[in-house]
Amino acid sequence: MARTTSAGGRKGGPVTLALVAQRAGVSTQTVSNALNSPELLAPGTLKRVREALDELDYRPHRAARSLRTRSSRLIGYGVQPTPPGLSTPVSDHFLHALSDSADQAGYRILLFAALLGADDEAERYDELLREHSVDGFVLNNTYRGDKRPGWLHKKGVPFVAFGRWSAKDTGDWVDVDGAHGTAAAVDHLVAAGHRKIAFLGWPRGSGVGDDRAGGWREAMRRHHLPVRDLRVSSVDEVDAARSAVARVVGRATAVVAASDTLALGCYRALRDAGLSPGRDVAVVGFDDSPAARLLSPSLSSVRQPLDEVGRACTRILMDRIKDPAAAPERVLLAPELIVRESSSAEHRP
Amino acid sequence: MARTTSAGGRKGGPVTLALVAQRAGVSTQTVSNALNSPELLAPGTLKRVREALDELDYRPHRAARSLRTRSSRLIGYGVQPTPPGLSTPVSDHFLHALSDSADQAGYRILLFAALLGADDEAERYDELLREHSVDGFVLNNTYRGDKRPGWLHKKGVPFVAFGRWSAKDTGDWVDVDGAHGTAAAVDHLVAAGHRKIAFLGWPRGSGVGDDRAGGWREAMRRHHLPVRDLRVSSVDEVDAARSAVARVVGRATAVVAASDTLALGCYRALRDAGLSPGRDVAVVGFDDSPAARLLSPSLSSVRQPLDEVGRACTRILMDRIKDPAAAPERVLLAPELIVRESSSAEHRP
DNA sequence: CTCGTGATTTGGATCGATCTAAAATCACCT
DNA sequence: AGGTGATTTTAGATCGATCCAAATCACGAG
Repeated sequence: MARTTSAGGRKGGPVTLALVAQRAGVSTQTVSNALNSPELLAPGTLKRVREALDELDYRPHRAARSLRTRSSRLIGYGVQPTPPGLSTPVSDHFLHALSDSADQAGYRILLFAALLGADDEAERYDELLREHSVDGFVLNNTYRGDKRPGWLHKKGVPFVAFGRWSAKDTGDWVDVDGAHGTAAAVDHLVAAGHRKIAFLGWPRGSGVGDDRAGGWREAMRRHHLPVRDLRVSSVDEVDAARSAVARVVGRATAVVAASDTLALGCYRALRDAGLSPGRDVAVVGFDDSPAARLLSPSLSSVRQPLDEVGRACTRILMDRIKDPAAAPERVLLAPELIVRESSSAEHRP
Repeated sequence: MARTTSAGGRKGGPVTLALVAQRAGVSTQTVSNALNSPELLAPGTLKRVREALDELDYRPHRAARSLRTRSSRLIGYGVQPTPPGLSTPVSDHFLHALSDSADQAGYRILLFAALLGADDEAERYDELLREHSVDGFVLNNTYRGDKRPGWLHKKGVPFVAFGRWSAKDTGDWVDVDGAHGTAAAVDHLVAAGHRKIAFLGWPRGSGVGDDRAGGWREAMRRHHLPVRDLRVSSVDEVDAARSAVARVVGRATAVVAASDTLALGCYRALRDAGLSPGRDVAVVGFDDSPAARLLSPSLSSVRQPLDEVGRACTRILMDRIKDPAAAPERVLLAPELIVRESSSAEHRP
């Protein structure tokens, strides 16, 4: 039966194990076993208990269970404040996939406000642990020199990182193969007839940025194409991207950008130079932000499989909670190139 | 001295009230009082207990506290899966502001996967309640006919809605004054010399959409300008927006769009018609999505104060948890028009 | 010097589930 | 019928903090 509306709002206090036990004519322990180790019960008893469970629509009290088992069945996830104007680093998609897969494993996500790189950052994580508020963490936006993975690892706290660019190569992670994405972009552009393909990225030093640049370089070499003077950098600002792109205008017929934001800066720079993005110069972005589809011309972009990333994070974290000492798991997912107008005009040299 | 790294990882088991009590030479109850009702303690005792608390860097066990007080100090927030290609309905900004302000009030955010409008949607909320997993909810994306507010209200569950478009006008909410935003856009365009200002929105029936359309209409009337045949609708798709805009091309010199996505569709339609957005026809969007700043021409847009919305949600929810029977609070926040290139060229008729 | 009064402090029960270990029940064989 | 070992069920303690009510203390009045 288990009707939300009928049994759910039933008067007469909360539905506890004891109540179910009374109704089924057994002890509370037997009810507990019916839930957690049903194989221990005689078939008849199990059936009877399950009926009572169902009729009362019993749900265990999380706090009580948590107190006894010393496990909150909650996973911590720190949300960072997005600096205004930067592309949102983590989308709803990821969070939804994460919550959804966690739910299915009986876990929930606990959000907390984290200041990335702040001095008291470890303090926030530590606090949650000492309160027994979480059983583990999902980290995102790891960066070179990120101290969180090492710190958590040392404490023996289960965690997975979305991103493989932490201080040491320690612990489990899930990441998207950026190099694979930019290489796919190059392959696509070469197939369309392009030979002079520039890369617009961030200054060297960031894991993500260097990874994406590396994919471009590898693919260019593989096609025996020149990379000299075709790599330009800018911080993630339109104006800076504009001046960076100005330097390759005339030297390149296509641009692979490390982000959609940079790609937009590129659009702008091209228009300033009297060129038409998509027609005169092909452009491919990265991240497949919601705007990419809507631009004119619509922007080809490399889409990260955030759903899969979320699910993988959950799966690995569950493994790690079960067996903290097992060998770390690493999952590298391939992104997908979405071809749109900005790169689909046939190029004839 | 409450060092994260020293006392935090201290061996010898968890730091409990009993341990603190032992160290301070008092009973556990006294320590508990020191934390929850310090005015009951003699000054000397308080000082001694506080020292012990500090030296051991004690943190209460959330589950234990929660079990006894019947309050989880957690707030439920359902994340919906974004349909691919639609603008992300809720940004990191909002979630960060929400978590941050909740943290300061001693609460945390519990994320769960919710399918908006699904049959078993109430079930998800109900489950969290019967498990005593949350003390209340923050709802987002309320819509006309949304049954959640009425349902929660009837059950006496504390909640705040971000959005005032629920089934009945019941419960507390925080919202952004969309009409104010579009009216400000009209005022701005009128000041720049425009008289024929079209509105590009969604089909009638959605609270948010009608609100934004209403602001445009009110402002147009206030300026004694015609609204006839200047309101066009499309679902949130670029192609549909394109054909919608085609209908007003030539009749309008400016367009106020109900979202940045629609504004992008408008950009596209204008270019198709051989017109230049920003120069030939001014465009103003809504939401100030990350892309707005980066477009060429950069898009004027109405920015929602999501930080404030998040903080207001927390504040109101705290009030409601303290006193569930008090009169509902409603907060309507004014959005801010961000003027960029798409509407800043002087218009001379 | 005892008693009353209010300010402090404490013991014991409690929240609801799960653990351990022991008791009760059962099946089966001699 | 009685014993044996396995199966099934149960009693009681426990996790850590807070509630309630009772105990202890300080101190001035009678």
